[in-house]
Amino acid sequence: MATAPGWFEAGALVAVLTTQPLDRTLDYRAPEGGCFAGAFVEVPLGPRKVLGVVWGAGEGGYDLAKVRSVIRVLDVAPMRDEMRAFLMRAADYTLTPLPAMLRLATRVPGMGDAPSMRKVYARGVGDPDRMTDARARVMDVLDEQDGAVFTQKELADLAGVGVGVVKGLVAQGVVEERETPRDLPFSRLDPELPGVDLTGDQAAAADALADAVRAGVYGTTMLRGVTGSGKTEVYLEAVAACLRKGRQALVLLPEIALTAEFLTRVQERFGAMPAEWHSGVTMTERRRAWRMVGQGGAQLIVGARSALFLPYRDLGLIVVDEEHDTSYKQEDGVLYSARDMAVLRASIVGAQVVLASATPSLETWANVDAGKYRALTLTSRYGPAVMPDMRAIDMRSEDLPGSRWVSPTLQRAVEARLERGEQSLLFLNRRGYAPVTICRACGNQIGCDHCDARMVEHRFLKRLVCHQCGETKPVPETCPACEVDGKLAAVGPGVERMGEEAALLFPDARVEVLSSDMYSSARALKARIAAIADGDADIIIGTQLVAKGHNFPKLTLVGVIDADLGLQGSDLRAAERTFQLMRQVAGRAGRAEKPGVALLQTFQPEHPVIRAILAGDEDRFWSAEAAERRAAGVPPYGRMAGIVLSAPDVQAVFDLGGDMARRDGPLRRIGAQVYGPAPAPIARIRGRHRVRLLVKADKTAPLQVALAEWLRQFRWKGDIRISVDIDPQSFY
DNA sequence: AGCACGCCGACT
DNA sequence: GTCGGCGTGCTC
Repeated sequence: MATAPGWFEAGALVAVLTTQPLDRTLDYRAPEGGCFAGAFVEVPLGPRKVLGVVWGAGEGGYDLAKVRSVIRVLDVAPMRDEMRAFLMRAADYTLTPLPAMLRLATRVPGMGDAPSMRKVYARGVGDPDRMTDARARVMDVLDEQDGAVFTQKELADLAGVGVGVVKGLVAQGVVEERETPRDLPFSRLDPELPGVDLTGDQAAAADALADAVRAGVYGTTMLRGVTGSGKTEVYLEAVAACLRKGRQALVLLPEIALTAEFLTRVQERFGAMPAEWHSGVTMTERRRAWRMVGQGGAQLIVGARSALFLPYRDLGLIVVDEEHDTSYKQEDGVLYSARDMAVLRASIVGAQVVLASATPSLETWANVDAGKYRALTLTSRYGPAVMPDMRAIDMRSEDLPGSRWVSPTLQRAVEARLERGEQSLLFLNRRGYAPVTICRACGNQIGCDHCDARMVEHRFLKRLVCHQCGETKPVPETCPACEVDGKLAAVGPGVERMGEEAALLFPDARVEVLSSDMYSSARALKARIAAIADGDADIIIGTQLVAKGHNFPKLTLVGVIDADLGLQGSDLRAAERTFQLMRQVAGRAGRAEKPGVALLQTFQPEHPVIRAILAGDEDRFWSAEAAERRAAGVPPYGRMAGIVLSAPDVQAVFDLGGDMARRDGPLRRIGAQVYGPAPAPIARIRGRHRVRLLVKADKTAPLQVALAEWLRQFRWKGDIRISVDIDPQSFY
């Protein structure tokens, strides 16, 4: 009898990849009823039951008497070949064990649940025996949305009655009770609804993206446009083209706080809400989203980077919004760049990628230069507003006491806005009250007990907080080192302290500090931001939070308290990040009809990055930056990997690190060099000492293969952990 | 990842 | 004697 390819009869040997950290597949017998390759299964492993995927035919070579049977096939769509290829390529690229990759792809609650039903309610037959007010309201709701189904609670809430009323109507058959699958498809999005009118270059860009999506092949496009140039409207037309073609679209956003605003735009454009996937989504919605993505019941997914690992049925478009954002780089667990993984996944399924940003990353620029990505640029802004006038305040010639940070020049500018009833933003990328607490008696700086980081005073929380590990402790009265009383002083500015200074300088103004740690939830923060944008504050003091896409129409002045912050240190990407952040913050000003001004307080106005920001000359900045990186042979013109060894024992990590640096044969063979071991940027986190090695290679060198061979030489035992970061974001 | 097996120090 | 420390190794 002919069998379908990839089909295994009951009892046949199959290889199963589990989510357990084993470096190979294990053989099992196919269960009663057989199974397909790709099936998600539950298998016995020792005394436990674990999740796995049927990876292919069994490999044999293991005592057949010991081979156990697959327990059951889970009730979810099997993994597609395309997904499997993606996981394997991603694992190879990031040097991550395949099971860890599989875990990313199966992080969903209720994976093993049986197909369960739930009760929904709709209009039944006949009328209630006695009509009451409450009953009438229920009937109204049902009549208004003819054919719609509700849960009992939804129906009761919509009618403004208790569930008892609904139950009564169900008993009479007036409201009908039905069983439906628990996970319902998401509402259909309608790409034929009219979009907003696009201006000339917006329309041209939208058409170009839509054409590419229609072609149904892989391609990546950089979509560049300053804040307010209509990037979102443009890429939503690419989404529309994708939906018309019947394929799924994914929009990645760097921060959950941005999703609410984006969802509203989707609702306006397509008449319904998309599926959401990020850490703020409830368990049941996650489960529904995962399943519906796999079954095709979700057309558009809006989410965080982990949405790349959903089991799409037919993915046609991935938009990476604010593609330069550093939060796209996963920095714990599996280390991957969502931007690069988006391109990888799209190239495997024949999908389009749109990398949207006002300030694209140098990697993306380099790929455009190399002809790998296409570039589309939006030049116009909505309405009469233009990029703000940007000027430096030379802090060397400002008369300012050491404990103050708002220069007289900036103060006058804010006062002028207050008189005109306009808003000002004072930007400082430092959370908390003061970054350092120092003892004026002995000079001791209060550090974290578990990390080599200084603790930041948060007066709002009335505690010292370690920004590395989150450890907190009360602000002590007495210096823990010299035990002298009352000599501890808060040094340096944080946003909370800026709030105090602003309240002092501008006693009649409404001052608002916007920092993520001052709000209990993303929702509360979001609501507050909306109120402030509406005019509920005169002076906004904020961290980089405000640089990310929020709209403040009444804002006409941005004062950057410390434009030099971020230029210090030897981080190669500092210039790039500072340039992007300053441009984004400046972009907050003058979005409505009022032109904006951005004032940058700096001690080094002649610094090339500061000058490029002021001149607004992006191209010059990028070509200068590119030339420097090319000369240094660093990304994106060279390849790098960071290897971090960590253990509670310092000696152990340095010993292993030294050994690794000496035995670098496999790396030398590809012309790569090893630097280190050196203490990692944070030398101790949560009591673990960290040592870092850096590997630098040519752009074309087979880095991963050589790294894998190099690492295989070493056996580390005990509590030593090792992590490999390909294309690290920050390297010192 | 768990969990068992196993080989050395301080207790009833 | 034996309880238990966690290093080492296996799981189809």
